[in-house]
Amino acid sequence: MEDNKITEDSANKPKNFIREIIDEDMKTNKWQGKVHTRFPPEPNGYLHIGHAKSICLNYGIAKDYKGKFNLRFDDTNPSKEEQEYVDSIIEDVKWLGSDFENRIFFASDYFEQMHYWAIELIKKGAAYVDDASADEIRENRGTLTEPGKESPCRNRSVEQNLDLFEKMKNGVFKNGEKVLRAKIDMASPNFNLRDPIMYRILHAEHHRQGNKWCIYPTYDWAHGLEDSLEKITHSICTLEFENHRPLYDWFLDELNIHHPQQIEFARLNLNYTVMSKRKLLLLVQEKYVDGWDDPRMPTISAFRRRGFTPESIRNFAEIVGVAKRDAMTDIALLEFAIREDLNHCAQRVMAVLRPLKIIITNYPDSVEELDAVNNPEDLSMGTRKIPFSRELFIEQTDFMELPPKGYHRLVPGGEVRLRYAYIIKCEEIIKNDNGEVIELHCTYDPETKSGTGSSNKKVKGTVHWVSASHAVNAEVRLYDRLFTVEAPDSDKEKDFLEFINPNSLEILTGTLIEPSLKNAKPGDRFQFERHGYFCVDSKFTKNEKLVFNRTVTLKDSWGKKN
RNA sequence: UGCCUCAUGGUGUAAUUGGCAACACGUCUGACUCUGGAUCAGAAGAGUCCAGGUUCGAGACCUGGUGAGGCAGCCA
Repeated sequence: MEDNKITEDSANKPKNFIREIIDEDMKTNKWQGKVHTRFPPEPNGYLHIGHAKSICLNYGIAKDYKGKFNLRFDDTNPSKEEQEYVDSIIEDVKWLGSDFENRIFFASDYFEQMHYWAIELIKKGAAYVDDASADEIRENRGTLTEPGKESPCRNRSVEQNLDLFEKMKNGVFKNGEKVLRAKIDMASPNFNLRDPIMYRILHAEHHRQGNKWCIYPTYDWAHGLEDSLEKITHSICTLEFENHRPLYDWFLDELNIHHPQQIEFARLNLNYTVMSKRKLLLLVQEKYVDGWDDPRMPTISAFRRRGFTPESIRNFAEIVGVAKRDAMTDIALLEFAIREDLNHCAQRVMAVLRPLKIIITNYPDSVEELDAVNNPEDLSMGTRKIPFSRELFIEQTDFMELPPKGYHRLVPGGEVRLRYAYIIKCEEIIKNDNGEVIELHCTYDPETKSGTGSSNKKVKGTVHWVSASHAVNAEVRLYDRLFTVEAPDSDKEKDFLEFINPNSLEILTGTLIEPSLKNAKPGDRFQFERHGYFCVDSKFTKNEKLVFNRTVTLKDSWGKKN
């Protein structure tokens, strides 16, 4: 391996305290120039944006330091884990572009080795089988200020421990009857060192091991071993494991095996949503949302379905940075990341969400094909033709009979430009019996055709439209934040479910889109001009019915003021 | 109450051996514009939780407070 102290890639990335530690390790040659990270999810739910931050962090470091990145499932608890979650996690990590090559591992594949090591600790007199019940163990663990009490089983002979542990493994005992504990220090100020449990009896079927085992390693016992086995150099995890580090260190030192360096960082919190898997699962189970990938969820699969790009998520992960203090990140940062990306790559298109019919009274009964630019940010994306005719639809909100000051769209007697077409003038308003405007009669000025430069006429506003006889009907789903408050799960009295936003989903069925979108495919992303970015939904779209999800709105400096 | 960790504009992060607070988002102006978008130009906004100390000099170091988060699962 080359003598690459700090690679160019790593030097060009924004610094954070973890990269600084690694830079230092490279200088001191602590790991012989190697960097090996991993992402170790438990397959008990779908991945969310917080996991995405961790994935990007770990993969980004491995990539920049020319190291390796593993995906490893921490599947040590058969009662909560499922294959469906394994599959979704693999899909999400791949989608994010984090390349684990062929290194996809399972903690459960290490059970044999862990069991062997447990026996080694027993033989050293560093672990013992305890007969105490869960309640007894809890009672004897002590409190914040008092030390715990040692179990009567603590000083069993090695032979007896070996025998009992063997029986545990062979299914002689029922769930909870015995546990294997590390023999450390019942008086430690760190609870994790008060003889933590290494194995519990669980007569349960494991999603990959079947019924091979009836004892399962606890996370605390297993996790460090998994990292050690995979020769991980930097075990990056979240803050809540800080207190566990001395325990992992203890196991690794007792076993005298490869000892990764654990580094803890603050998990991502986003306002107006929740990030705990337990709460997300509840939202799914209780049908507050349509599933883990409901576009209102903060899961990776939901962002994907909603139209986010992997690039935007990666960019977001970089923007928010890495530190040790708890933080609440503003959702505006995420919205910025996706707008920035889509602005450059999404094709522009015209769609009328809430149609208002207009008739161009002086336009002939014919159809004209007009040129429209696909993306003004990227002219190489070309142009397309859009049909223009005598009967059109514009947005209801683009006409006001009694406009407020500063409104510069269509008003009675006023003029506005139809994008890529002509300037029209509102001549007559047609209302129904309820006094609602249902149709507008307008005239157009043939001299003002877009692109001809034949008119010097200026208007304040430009409005999008579709041709009535050519437009395609579509369903559009508008999403708002799932919760009405910034931190729904931090209220002392109220449950987070009480803060659910009743208007987080609005379904529009009468939307009319320009005909060029007729053959759009699930996953295709567009900018509906003047509205925002939309993506063809992959779940509800059928052959005869297009359904769009609004990914994010355009910034709106007018709407904000009014 | 014990242990661990953290504390910088509204939000998220910077400030390499102590040298006079930077960047991004957001907000607000203005310019431009056939998207009230994008782009461009600019502005406001913190004196770094508090109090001492070391130093010519502290956001960085020391001491003591205060505040926040985590830990008493056979969850991870």
